[in-house]
Amino acid sequence: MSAQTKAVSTKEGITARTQDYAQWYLDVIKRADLAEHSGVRGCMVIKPHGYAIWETMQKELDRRFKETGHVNAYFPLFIPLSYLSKEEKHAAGFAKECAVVTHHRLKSQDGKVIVDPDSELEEPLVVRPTSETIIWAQYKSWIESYRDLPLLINQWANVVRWEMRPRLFLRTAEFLWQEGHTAHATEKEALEETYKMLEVYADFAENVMSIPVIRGHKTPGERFAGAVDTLCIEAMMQDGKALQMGTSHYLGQNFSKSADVKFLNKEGKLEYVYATSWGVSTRLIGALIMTHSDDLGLVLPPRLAPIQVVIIPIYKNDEEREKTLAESRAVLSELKAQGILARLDDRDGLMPGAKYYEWEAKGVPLRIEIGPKDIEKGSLCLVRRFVLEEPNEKPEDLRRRRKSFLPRSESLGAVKPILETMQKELLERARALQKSRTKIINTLEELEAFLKTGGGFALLHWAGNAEDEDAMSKRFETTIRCIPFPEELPSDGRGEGKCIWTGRPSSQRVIIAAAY
RNA sequence: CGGGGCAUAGCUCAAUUGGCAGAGCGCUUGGUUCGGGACCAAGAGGUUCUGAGUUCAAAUCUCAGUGCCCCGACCA
Repeated sequence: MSAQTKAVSTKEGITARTQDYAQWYLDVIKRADLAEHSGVRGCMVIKPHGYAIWETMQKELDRRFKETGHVNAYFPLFIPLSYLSKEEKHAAGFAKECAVVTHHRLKSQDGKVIVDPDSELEEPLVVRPTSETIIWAQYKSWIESYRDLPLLINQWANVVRWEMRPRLFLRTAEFLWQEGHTAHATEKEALEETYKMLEVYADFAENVMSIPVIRGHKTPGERFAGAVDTLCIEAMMQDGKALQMGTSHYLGQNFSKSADVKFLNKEGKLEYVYATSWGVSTRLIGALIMTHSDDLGLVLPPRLAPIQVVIIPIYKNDEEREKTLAESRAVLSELKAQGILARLDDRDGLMPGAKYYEWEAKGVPLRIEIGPKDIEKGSLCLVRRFVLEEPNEKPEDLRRRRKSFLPRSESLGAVKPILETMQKELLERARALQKSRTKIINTLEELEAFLKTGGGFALLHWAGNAEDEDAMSKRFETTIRCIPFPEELPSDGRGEGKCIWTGRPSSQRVIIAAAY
């Protein structure tokens, strides 16, 4: 958790430090072999290990979407420019970050390939920054009657947003995500859907990713372009900064009106449908890294780990090699039979220590070492990727505590409970950090002092407008992350108060924090 | 789009300030090793970002271009 400082790869692991969390973050990605810049401006290559994590996320999320009645579909990558202009606020919100296709042909000229000027499109196509407009154009022909509703569709796709400053996973020009787009007969039902999907995300974040989140509303200024209300989940990274992990929007009738999607209700009257949209992206991988990783590299919650257990055989000669490999294979198949994602690292010519470091950097939760001594004693050596730190514990004691020797028969049955414990402990650890850096703040002086000490989530009363929000953001280099649901606030943070900025009476606290 | 920095081997960086293109790590091969990043030997790997200029001589100086990183504005 010493992650507020930069870490540089050294022979001893990530130990050399400067004051640079961002550099530490990039270093974890590199050491865990997750992703890299592609050379195409702002784009990212997700490497196999990183993609395997994304696939597990997809699987878990998809299951939850299906359980809540949704189905998957796929819509076009290209959006005709005219579709975007139908919903003005929406178009304005994305105007500054759209990639646009204007030609459809190349040609050779002077040994170079150029865009054929004669191939200009009649109407430019926008590479989708999000799919509301093109999906609603389609929904127009799918929805006629209340019997067609609700329409509950999700899409797994890539989108493009031409951001000025890209960062691996957190903000890349192209990113992978899912976007749900639902249509409902009533406002009540659409609102219920908006809240339900936020809860799906929150449940996924906490129980699969082991990341505690705050559920809340965005302020009008931070709202999704075209939405009536934007709900979000916010998490705190190890440096105290906030990261938005997912959003769920109540769109009202904005998009159905601009796409002219009406339905005949039970009373035989034409009505515009009510809509929602919600999404999470590969940014979640960034959140995962910044929440759990340590100076050894990535730490993965077991439920997200593509490899949950890695087996390392230890041997001195051919005879020992054969013996330990045979035992390793036996353990491997027994673990697999339990449904555990296990892998045997039987690469020859690498010192065991080198393998330990490699798999630790990649975040594998549990390692089983199998050497001649273990076989002789009929035991196995289990080493956890992390244990909860005790106050003032020395690094060597921490390392010792990660390791346990168990009789072979017991140890195989112990793997699942250990993984489950680690899953919970990660959440616990992250929750403790979040709690320790969340503070109720009542005056600007207090806020200033709080931010100087490294910051975190400041809970303060707010009744300002968009201009106030802007001025406040500039002064403190923070933003209003969300207006938390009342139950997300500590009991002494609820109730009436006075706006910290305007002095007006306020019935709600907001979270102020620096953010990614 | 503004301000700053950088560009040399796959990676991190040297190169006496204008004088033969180098090291560590990684990679390949062979041997010895293997309970927390092994060692020895041999080897592969370069249009020094691109183009022009100055010079007997340019990785080094000048000009132009391009790309990347950091700081702002923008942001899932």
